[in-house]
Amino acid sequence: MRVSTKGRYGLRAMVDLAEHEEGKAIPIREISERQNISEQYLEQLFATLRKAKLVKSVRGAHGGYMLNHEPEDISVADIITTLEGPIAPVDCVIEDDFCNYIDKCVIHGLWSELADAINGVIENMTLADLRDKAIEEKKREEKTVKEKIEVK
Amino acid sequence: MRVSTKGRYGLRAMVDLAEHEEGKAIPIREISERQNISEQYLEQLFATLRKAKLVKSVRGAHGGYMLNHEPEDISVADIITTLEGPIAPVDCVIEDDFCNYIDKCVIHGLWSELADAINGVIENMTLADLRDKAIEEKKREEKTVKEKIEVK
DNA sequence: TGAAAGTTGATAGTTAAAGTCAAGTTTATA
DNA sequence: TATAAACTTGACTTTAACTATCAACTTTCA
Repeated sequence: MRVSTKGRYGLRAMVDLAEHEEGKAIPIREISERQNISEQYLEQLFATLRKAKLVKSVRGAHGGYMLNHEPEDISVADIITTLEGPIAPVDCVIEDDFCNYIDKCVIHGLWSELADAINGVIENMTLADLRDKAIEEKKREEKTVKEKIEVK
Repeated sequence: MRVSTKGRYGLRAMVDLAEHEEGKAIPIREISERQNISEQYLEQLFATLRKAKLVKSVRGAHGGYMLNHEPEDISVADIITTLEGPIAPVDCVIEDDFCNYIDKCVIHGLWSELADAINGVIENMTLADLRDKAIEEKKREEKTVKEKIEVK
C-alpha cells in the first residue's frame, strides 16, 4: 500500500518542471541536482512520461523537457497512474472478469470503495496546485531566514 | 499502490474464520481448501495474526484458529496493517523526522490527505460487515440455483 | 499408558518481479 | 567537429510470493 519511488520521484520532478520551465526546456541534470534524484533514474521516468504525452522533449544541446499541457490540466492522478499503472488496491477492481467467482469475493466492495477514495484525492489535485504551494513555501522560508538574520 | 497478497489472502482467511467458527477452532487445512490458498502460506499469515492477538491458536488434534475478539471489534484496518505494516503511501507520513527538508516536500500534504482517505475506508469496515455480506451473497446464490432448477 | 496422527510454530530456501544504477548510443546545436 | 542532451539497453539489487522441512505440542485410541 505504498506509492513507489516512481510515483514519488516522478511527481517531484514534475512539480520542479512546473516551477522552473518558462517556455524553455529544462535538462534532466538540473532537476537531478535540485531534487537529488539520480539522472539515470529520472531519464527512465521521463521516458515514460513522454510516451504518455505529459511532457515533451527537446533533443540536443540546450534541450531538455517541458510540460506538454498547462499545469492546471495535469492531475496528480495522471502522473501517478502513468508511472505506476492504474491505482487500484487489487486487480479485480480494474478487470471485471477477474472476479470469476463473485461469491468468494465479498471483499470486492471494499476494494472498490478504497479505489474510489484514493482516486478522489489524486484526481482533484493538479500540478498547478502543487507548484503554487511550493512557491508559497519558498517565500515563507525566505521570510523566516530574513527574520533570523534581523534578530542577530 | 496495491494491497499485496498478504493483505488480500489474510482478509479472506479472516472472513472465512468469522463465517465458520462457532466456538470451535478451525484448522488451516479447511480454510486452505475453501479459499484455495496454500496451507504453508496461510500458516505464515496466521503466525503474524496470532502475534498481533487478532486470532488465538489451539494446538493438537481438533485444533486450529479462532478469532480473539468479536468480529464487530476487528476492523479491516487491523488486519491489513498487521499483515502489511502501516498504511501510508510514503514513509514521511509516518515518520515525522523523515521530511527533513520540508520545503522540498510540498507533496507531503497530498500524501497525508491520501493516507486519511484510505484509513477512513478501512477503519470503518469490520469483519462482521464482511461476514454478513458473505452470508447474504451465499443465500442469494442458493436462491438463484433453486430458481434455475425450478425453471427446468 | 504409549504410540500414532493431527495440528501449530519456526526457519530456511527458491523463484519471479520490481526497483535501481551504469554505460553506451543517437541526435541536435553551435 | 565537439559538446550537450535525450534515448536505449543491460546488469545488479532488493523485495514479494511462495515452497519445503522439521520441531513441538495435543488429542485420540488401541
